[in-house]
Amino acid sequence: MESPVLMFKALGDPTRARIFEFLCSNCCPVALDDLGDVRPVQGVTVGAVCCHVTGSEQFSSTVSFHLKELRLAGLINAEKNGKFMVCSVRREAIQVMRDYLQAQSDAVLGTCVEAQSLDPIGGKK
Amino acid sequence: MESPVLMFKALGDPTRARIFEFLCSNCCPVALDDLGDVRPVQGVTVGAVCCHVTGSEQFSSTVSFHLKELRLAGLINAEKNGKFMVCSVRREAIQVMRDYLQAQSDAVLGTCVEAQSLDPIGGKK
DNA sequence: ACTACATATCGAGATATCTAGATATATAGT
DNA sequence: ACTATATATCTAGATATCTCGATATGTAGT
Repeated sequence: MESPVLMFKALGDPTRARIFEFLCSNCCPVALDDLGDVRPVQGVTVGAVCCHVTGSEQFSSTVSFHLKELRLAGLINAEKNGKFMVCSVRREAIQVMRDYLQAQSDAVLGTCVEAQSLDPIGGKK
Repeated sequence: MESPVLMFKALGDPTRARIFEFLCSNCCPVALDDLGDVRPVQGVTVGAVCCHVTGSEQFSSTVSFHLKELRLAGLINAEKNGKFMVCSVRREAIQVMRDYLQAQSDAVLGTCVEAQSLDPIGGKK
């Protein structure tokens, strides 16, 4: 579990990547309640995801399928809130992937005689 | 091109991930030449990858297929060196993926009212 | 030119994935 | 209880992916 490779596989589908990016940008939006007060919202409903992905107000079983894949890969959380299912990004998952890539990057530098004398790409200069 | 999502897709296959990790750890190994001198090697031959993945000395068309996928995704380089094809990791690709994840991570923190008060996971404390 | 070797490409079967419609479940409001 | 709404699951067809054996290409050595 918590396998970065499975996470990459899940993120490797364009539809799922769109969903993931949408959740990253909207997982904890604020909304106005009926009193007009600003209230934090815990995540995004499946309906909102469907709307964003398909452009229609209709529920999409395809989106539901992809949300499940993202959940099984550990990339997102989904918990029921009354009638709604609310999705949010698992920040730990992002970190797992970043750690993996960091480790691979370090491995390259560690074994590359030549690379060690190169600038670390994107690193502080 | 240089799409992190395509890179994730390529890395999302366990066989390819193994190959990629192997290349990260061995893309610029040193070797002894016939005079016994230490010489840097530019990368890893396809044969060496096959050997690592399948455990046999035989060439594997499956490995060849996966190497092509990794190349098409931009994750590795492959150039001919005489009779051999020599593979190496594209460090820029690792950076593209890391940047993408960084951006998503930042997006989460940016929109999450709650998350902003949380410790950054894995960040400096 | 011939041979051995390293690798690529092709072709086909097995399996997995994606999509979308149909049906099922669960919850809130009446 | 009934109804509408939100979402999940099932099913099946279309497509993509993975694997592996067979064949092809290109290079080095004789």
